[in-house]
Amino acid sequence: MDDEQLKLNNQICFPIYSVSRLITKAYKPFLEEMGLTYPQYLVLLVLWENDNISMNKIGEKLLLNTNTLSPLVKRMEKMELLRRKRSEKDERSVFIQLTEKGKELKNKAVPIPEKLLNTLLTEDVSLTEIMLLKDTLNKWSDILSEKQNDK
Amino acid sequence: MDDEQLKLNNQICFPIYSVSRLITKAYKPFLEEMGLTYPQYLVLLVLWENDNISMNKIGEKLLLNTNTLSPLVKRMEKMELLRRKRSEKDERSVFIQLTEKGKELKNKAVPIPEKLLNTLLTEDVSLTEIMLLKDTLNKWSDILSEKQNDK
DNA sequence: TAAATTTGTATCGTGCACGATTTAATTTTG
DNA sequence: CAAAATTAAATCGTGCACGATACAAATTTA
Repeated sequence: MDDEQLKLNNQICFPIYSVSRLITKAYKPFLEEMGLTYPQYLVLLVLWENDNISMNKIGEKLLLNTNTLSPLVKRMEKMELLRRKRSEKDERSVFIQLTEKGKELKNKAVPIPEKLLNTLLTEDVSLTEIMLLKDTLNKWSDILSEKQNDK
Repeated sequence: MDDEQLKLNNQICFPIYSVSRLITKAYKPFLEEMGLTYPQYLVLLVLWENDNISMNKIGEKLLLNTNTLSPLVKRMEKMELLRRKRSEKDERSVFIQLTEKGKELKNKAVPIPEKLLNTLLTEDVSLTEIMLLKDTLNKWSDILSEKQNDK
């Protein structure tokens, strides 16, 4: 049977899935110091860049639905990193504001991207390669998310 | 503050995480016909290539620990896709064997890789680019998993 | 060979992901 | 305007991921 394509090493899907988990794991020691999980860190990245935005917008940026985001953000509210406030203009919307604690955590986060970059950089992986991969994946992300929205 | 690096679009981690989820989602319609989840499909890929191997080996190939794999495989046993058998040589080991049903599912799976490839291929994404990405990620996977095992 | 260590698997608890459904507020339409 | 449709969140159920822990079988070591 012509099943070359079914071999694990020939799959495109599998290395993306693995590397995604491996990179999340590489973040873990840095995030643990801040008491954060990786998805929580992503939410903070969004808020540090753009405070006081709706659940909707956060989900749009992270490509997460509210059934993932809602409990995630509630846990972060319990950790006092942010506050949830229902909009007065449109009572359906909930806006998320960073607390002082949430804002201050940014200082601890500043060195993380460089630390992670150093984990990735080896004699076999150049900065050029990392940047190329980033651009390629960003393009793929755009294409795939658009395709899945249309349909 | 020098926080350019903390912006979502400058992160290397985020597009990998997103694309991984988007690709899993792209598989969904094909896998649903077979009643499989994506990780279950991965386990079958391993077994189709190499039947009757230990939990250990499966986890090694998929980079999954037993705390993920154990319940996953048990669900697949309930679906009658495979059988678990404790080794007689070494009673600690559990070997996994495909059932007829599990073996036959391979026929349904054969066209999937090509279907997925067609989902990815657009005027903006060439086969060359896909293959390049695959190779890069496989290299990264090797480097990262080795690094995390050492430490 | 008995004690200590290693190895292979399983279990527990927590936190995502995500399809499906629900609820309430707003907007559109007849 | 009232009914219908749309929109924003939340909730529910299932299935991963994974750190921590447990446990029994096998191997190593004293």
